Amino acid sequence: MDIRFEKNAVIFGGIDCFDLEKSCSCGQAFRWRPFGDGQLGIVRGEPVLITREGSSVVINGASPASAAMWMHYLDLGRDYASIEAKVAADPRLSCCFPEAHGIRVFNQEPFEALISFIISQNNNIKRISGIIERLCTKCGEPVAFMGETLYAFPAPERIAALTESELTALGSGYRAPFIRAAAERIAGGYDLEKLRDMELAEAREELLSFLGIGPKVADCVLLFSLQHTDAFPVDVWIDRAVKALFFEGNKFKKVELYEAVSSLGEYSGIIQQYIFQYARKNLGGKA
DNA sequence: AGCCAGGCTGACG
DNA sequence: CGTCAGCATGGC
Repeated sequence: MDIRFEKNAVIFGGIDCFDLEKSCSCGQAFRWRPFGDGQLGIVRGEPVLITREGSSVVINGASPASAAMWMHYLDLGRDYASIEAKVAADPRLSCCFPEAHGIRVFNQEPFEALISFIISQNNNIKRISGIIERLCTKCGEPVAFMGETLYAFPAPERIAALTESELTALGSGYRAPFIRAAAERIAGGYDLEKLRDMELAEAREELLSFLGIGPKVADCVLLFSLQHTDAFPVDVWIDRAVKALFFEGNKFKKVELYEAVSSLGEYSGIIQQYIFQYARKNLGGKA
């Protein structure tokens, strides 16, 4: 991989195994949207239009100073080809391709992931995106970019300053008090970054102490923002897929699921995202 | 028109 | 420890 800078763009060359559109729409992140021939979004207050040109990833609007941040966000330093090769060689999982091919697991900003996945519980991706977008429009910093107005994900204090009824008005429903409480706790000084270097089980316990965060949401936060690539979120889609792929359609217990899945190794969370994609494309309805 | 969604809480055995 | 109703909302 190489990096070069052009006027108003950072360009990463030699990137394979990266389907930009798929990675942005697979349900790991909720704010990217198609724009022109790329994806428009804003991360840590920095608006960009990402496009692919051959084997290059072009971050239009990014400054040289943020190159490292974008490389980390898109997880460009990881060898996905070898991870995919391992999955393709597993007879239980090879069926996840080609649908899952090219998905990279992004490293999102932790507070954004925390709030986003609190909102995600018992909810669908389309509606989750809508709620988050209305939240950002309501109290995020506006930034003009490419003729559009984008809104940064709000700082914790901004969300903590909202009333429950204001949060409910965004469509968040019964999750409003969870969102408020989490934002207050972060604004009050709780440092999510400390979870990055903790053992998975310990970091998980920490997140479970938040009201409205259970095992699934905790694993999402750890996988999608804090680099715990072995965190394995289990939602209804994954439950269906694991039942079909690992248990031959038979009933199983939660502990058996985690046992089976832990054998997938240190990148089981990334593999989880392949399975999730497979499930959403192939296991619609009750299985 | 119901059923469902990147589930969790609190109550009860 | 495991089970389970109830939960706001709107997409399909």
